[in-house]
Amino acid sequence: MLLAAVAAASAEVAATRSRRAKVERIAAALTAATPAEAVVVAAYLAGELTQRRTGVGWASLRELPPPAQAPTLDVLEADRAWSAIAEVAGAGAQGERRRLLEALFARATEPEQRLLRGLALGELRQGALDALVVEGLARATDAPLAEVRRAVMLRGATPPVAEALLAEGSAALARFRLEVGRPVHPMLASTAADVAEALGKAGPAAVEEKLDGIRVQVHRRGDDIAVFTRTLDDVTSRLPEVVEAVRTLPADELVLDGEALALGADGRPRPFQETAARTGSRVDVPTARARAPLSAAFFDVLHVDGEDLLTASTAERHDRLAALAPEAMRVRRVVVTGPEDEHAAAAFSASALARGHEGVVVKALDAPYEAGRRGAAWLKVKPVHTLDLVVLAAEWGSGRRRGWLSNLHLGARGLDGGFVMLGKTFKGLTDAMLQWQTTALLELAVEQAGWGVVVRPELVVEIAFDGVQASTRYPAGMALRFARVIRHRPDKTAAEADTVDAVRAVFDRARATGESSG
DNA sequence: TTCCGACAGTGGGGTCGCAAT
DNA sequence: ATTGCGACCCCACTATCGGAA
Repeated sequence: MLLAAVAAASAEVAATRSRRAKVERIAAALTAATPAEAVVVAAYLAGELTQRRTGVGWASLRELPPPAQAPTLDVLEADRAWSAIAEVAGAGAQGERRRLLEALFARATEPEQRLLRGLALGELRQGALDALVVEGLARATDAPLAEVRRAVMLRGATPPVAEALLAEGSAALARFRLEVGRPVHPMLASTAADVAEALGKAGPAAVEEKLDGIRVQVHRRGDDIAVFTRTLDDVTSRLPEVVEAVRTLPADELVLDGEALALGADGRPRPFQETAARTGSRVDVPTARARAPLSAAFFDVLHVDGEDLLTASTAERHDRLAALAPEAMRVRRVVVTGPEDEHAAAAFSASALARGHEGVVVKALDAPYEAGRRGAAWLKVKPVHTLDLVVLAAEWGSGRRRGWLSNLHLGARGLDGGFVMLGKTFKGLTDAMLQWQTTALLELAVEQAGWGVVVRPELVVEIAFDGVQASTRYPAGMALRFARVIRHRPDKTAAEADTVDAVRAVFDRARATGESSG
């Protein structure tokens, strides 16, 4: 199969807004592939290379050779070329990688170059990712969608399922089971404004502490223990404390889901940045460990000694977890079965915050573990801060935001009458707001640049954020975490905006109470 | 007919390790 | 030593399609 066929399919997927039409086109491409080719085609139409990392990003793709006139690249050939690029390492690697990259792109036609570039950057922007490939795969092979989804969830990836389905048909699906040692995509939570709203959606539920660390999925088979992140990266060697903790548990085969985070000597959580630094440190783990020891707190169990628990209810899975792991290794929780318990849930949430944690996650007691899906069964609730800040500059948007000023540079009022930048945001803006602010900011522009405009600091925006974190990038030494626009405030003047001191107060309060971010 | 769940897109700050300067 | 780059941790929110109610 030629890469050109995949490039054409991708272009047609991008050309329609109808999801059903996208799925049909993906199905057609998969049908035309051999099982071996389907591995690559399924990845590419989901916008991913088969290689986890290639060392190729924006900078490497700025200048490329002119496209080939006629398509000659085979799909499997292109995949092998990326493998060769990914494997380059050591001194002189950049030059060698460059040479291989140029050789690949020189053989690609214009549509093929566009595909390869989008794949390398993870920005194919065709309006379809893995979820639609899974639908297309079910369509192409006449397999029940729910069963294909189940196989993908248990395998932790779509391409191997595509290969098996094309080679053997639906009968292959039964082979895909949870395997201890191979990670599944973790179940994700959506957001609720407050505990009452979350309980209203979830029904009878467990309310769990939300820890501000990194998600860990731990697999144990005897003495063999592996730790995976949310994106299924293997971080076993970086988190020895987690391995040691799980080794103490009384089960031979185990799959656990939880959170790892750095705690201070007082048992309170350290800022997220310290946990992230620990998880990122690979070279000298013992030193990093001595500086910021990690703890693991688990909230779910997916497998125990030969028994899969994915379809068991949240209530049952927790019972199994509680029988295995001591309280100190589990996240705190309360169970709420009716409206009369709402007060207890709110009190629990307040105590979680007082202990320095991020908030709570409300989990429906009757829900199974839906790997890889962001369903309504888990709802996170976090407190939100708001401030009135001033727009200092704005960047031109890309994609569907092309032509609109999108990303706002935010400043707080300084002591000297100037403004101090605290971060940027593009979030929370409706199309109408984008349109309005583009006009408004162009009128305030004092400098036009390729990236956007610098403006007179006059437009006030109400900004929501989760907390204030230490920053080396911004002049006040602080940056907003997860800032988003609530609304424009043209009714306010910049002199009425919040001050840097107000922001610092949030920052200092968080550090004093040990709160993770705010 | 209306509602809402699932998806994709649009980017944010911080951190590490590596290769080049 | 410093810098630029790539990869990954954390992530919020809106628009849209199409099935559910």
